[in-house]
Amino acid sequence: MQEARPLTPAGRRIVAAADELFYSRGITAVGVDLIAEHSGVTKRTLYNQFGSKDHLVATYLAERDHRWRSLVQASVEAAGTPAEAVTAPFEALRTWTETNSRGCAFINALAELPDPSHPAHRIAANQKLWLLNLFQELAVTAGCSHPAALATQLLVLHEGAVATQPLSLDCLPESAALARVLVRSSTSPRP
Amino acid sequence: MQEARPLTPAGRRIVAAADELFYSRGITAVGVDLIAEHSGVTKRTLYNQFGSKDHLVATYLAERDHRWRSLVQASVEAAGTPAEAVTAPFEALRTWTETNSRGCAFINALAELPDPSHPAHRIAANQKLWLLNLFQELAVTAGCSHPAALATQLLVLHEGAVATQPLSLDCLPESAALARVLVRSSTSPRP
DNA sequence: TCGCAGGTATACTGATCTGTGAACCTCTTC
DNA sequence: GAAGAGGTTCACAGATCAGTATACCTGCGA
Repeated sequence: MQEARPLTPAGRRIVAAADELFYSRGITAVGVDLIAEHSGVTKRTLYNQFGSKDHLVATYLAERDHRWRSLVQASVEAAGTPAEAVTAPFEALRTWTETNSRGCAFINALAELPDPSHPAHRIAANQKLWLLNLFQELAVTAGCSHPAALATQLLVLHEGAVATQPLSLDCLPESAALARVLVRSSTSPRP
Repeated sequence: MQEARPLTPAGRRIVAAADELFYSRGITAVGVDLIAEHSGVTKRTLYNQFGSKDHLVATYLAERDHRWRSLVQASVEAAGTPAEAVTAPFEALRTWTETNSRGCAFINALAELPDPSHPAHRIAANQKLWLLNLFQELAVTAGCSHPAALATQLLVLHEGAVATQPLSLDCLPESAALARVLVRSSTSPRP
């Protein structure tokens, strides 16, 4: 149970290397030896800090989740109006994908780790639920009609844009544009 | 170069076992020994038929792509009106996900095989491009305005519904409903 | 009857993977 | 100056992986 303890400097370097390697090459394809080498650390230190590869994978996903949520929160707070705040996550996604072009790390992780008891499943499901609830809360604040249905639609548009990203079809602009239209027509159904 | 030669009975059993195992457990996590065992075949036969695991993976994806396209085509042809034909792939998806509940096999494969020269990338990209073009052709036939933009929107909705599927959020109905609304408002902009 | 394609049976190579053991080093803190 | 936390070094266990070697079997068509 290393999760309560804050990470040591070596632990932080390990997570940083794991983040880059797991995301860019896949979890199963990257061995702990490679992560240890890239973080300038001994494999022994890696196991002293994380206990197992599965635990390191969970830490990698949790850290990524934290970074993503911070970016979305900042984007929401920077929005000018409540209506703009509803589609702010699409702005965050545009920034995010500039440096993360291999799709959703959580969806990718679930593809490689089908065991539902793996901690990755809980983290991934929580991340999507968090975004769904955020969409709904923002829709309520903006006075949208049918906020629950709208939130589901926005989540699907968001995930669709992320999922198609590795295919270089450039769907994000169209997806964000449709999201804004949906919010607009939901706040003023009869203009 | 085994692709031109039709598959032998043992070859078909191997592909069937690979389809089930690769999709449900992940490509990297499933070894060729397991596939040989599940198809009641020797590993030697597997290598005589496919030459390498990478080639078997490519065959698995190509066969899955073929099955999926056939289902979509049938759904399109069964549609009553040109407008209903545009959203027919969402009907096909509903049938498809009844027995394929671990998301998109192609997106999942790309997550595990980051090497862009792997044949899986070409097959996955072609599959999404085929669907995008199909949406556009159907939109043109149905007389939709801005068929290219509409096709991109429908693809995003489609991929979003598939991507969120392993999370059990049940987004497909809302996604399909929005798709129908988009097509309707695109065929008759001012009712 | 001959040859051959498709397939079986089994053992094996060499690489790679996660994870451990044991001894040692170095800095900080009490 | 003693103790302990954080880290290193390096060897190693045990499993699993992709892919190969060799010899054999069987049904079928020329």
